[in-house]
Amino acid sequence: MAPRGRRLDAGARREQILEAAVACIAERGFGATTRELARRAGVTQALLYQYFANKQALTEAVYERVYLGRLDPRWMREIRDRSRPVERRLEDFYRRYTAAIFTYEWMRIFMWAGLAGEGLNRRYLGTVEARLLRPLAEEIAADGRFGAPELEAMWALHGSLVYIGIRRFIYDLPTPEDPGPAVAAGVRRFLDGLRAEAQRARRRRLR
Amino acid sequence: MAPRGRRLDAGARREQILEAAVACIAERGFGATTRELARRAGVTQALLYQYFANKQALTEAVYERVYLGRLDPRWMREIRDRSRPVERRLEDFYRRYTAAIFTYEWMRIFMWAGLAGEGLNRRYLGTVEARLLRPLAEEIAADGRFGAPELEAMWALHGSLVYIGIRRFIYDLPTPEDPGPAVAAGVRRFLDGLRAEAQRARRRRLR
DNA sequence: CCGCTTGTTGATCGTTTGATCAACGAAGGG
DNA sequence: CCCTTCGTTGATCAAACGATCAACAAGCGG
Repeated sequence: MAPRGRRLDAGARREQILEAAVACIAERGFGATTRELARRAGVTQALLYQYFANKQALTEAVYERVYLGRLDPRWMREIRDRSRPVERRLEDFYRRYTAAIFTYEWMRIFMWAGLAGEGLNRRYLGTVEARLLRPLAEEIAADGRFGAPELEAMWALHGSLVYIGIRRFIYDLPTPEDPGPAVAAGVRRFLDGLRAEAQRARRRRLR
Repeated sequence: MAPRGRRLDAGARREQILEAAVACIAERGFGATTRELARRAGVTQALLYQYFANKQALTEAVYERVYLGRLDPRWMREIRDRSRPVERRLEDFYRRYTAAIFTYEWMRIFMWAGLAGEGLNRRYLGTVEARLLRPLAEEIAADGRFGAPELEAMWALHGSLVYIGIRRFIYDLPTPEDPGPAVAAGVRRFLDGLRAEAQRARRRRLR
């Protein structure tokens, strides 16, 4: 961006440092040194302390940048929109959700934070369960054809899809270029599985 | 174990240090300091270098300890045993596989290694695909009732189950005490999903 | 052109890190 | 009993770490 040493207004410089920190911490984790962050941002190490009190403050700013407001409230509304078939709603939601989180930065920083034992992951995934998985399970149950899935089943679906991103960004394994079809197939298989189970249960009750 | 400073024969001391390193690196990752490892093992930091050339050598010994020989060759044989129904084989395999890898040490060191960019994960998961997922897909296809699942579908099953361990050991979230029932339910749902898809395809072909 | 504000730097501090080494001391054979 | 062996330690090193600070210089109002 701006050549080294050139003056920049405070807001832009802070932004530049934060963006570099996001990239650097995604790659190396919280063990990344302040000198690495500074080099990546194209500024001196001392300048970091002009914009952030210390390394931990910068780290927390990185958290906020990556996770704040990633859960689009519209998703939760559309999950509840019973004018559309639940299959479509489930598929649409997970297409959008995976599109939102399948980035190098999101996936890796989330995993680094999990291993580091920050509360962030528990809070975030608590919200995922309460605001996404639980409503989805209720909508599936309300349909009638699929029985009432347990939360653990919803986590299985969630995990099967998120794992695509883990393979790609954590383990650096080849995955489908566009995860869309795999997501759609996964959702379909999941609902088919639920329906078969529900039918078995119904037949057992009739006998 | 042995009181500090007490002489121990070389083999036992090396073992003691290695075991402490496994626990310490599982918790803190490769950024764990040599002084931390030594304190955990109850020896001085200098003694580490009597048994390992440097920190990286110790790290690699930890890798070996945790991952070498975890893929039991019997699993691969039993997957191919067509005298038993494929449903049972799939469920049995994943019960044993998850029982083997769902430990604090395995799960976390594997994740640390993935983020650190070691080749270990790619090699290991390459083996998983070639020796486990591909054979499983072939056995499922050979049954006839489930169609021929793509590898991506097998990865979805794999991910849905492994994610239980990730929730537990990486994100420190509550999960079923015994993952067995969840594994069995996941496998059943997966096969039901495959079967429904195969039936749809068959019907399309008849039309 | 001056002088003030403020974004930026180079030098430097104390601490922690991985690694080395001379010296210690428990154990066993003669 | 002494002497050799070898597991173990405390002291220490150079490098790298997070953090601080006086000094510098770009831009702007006057």
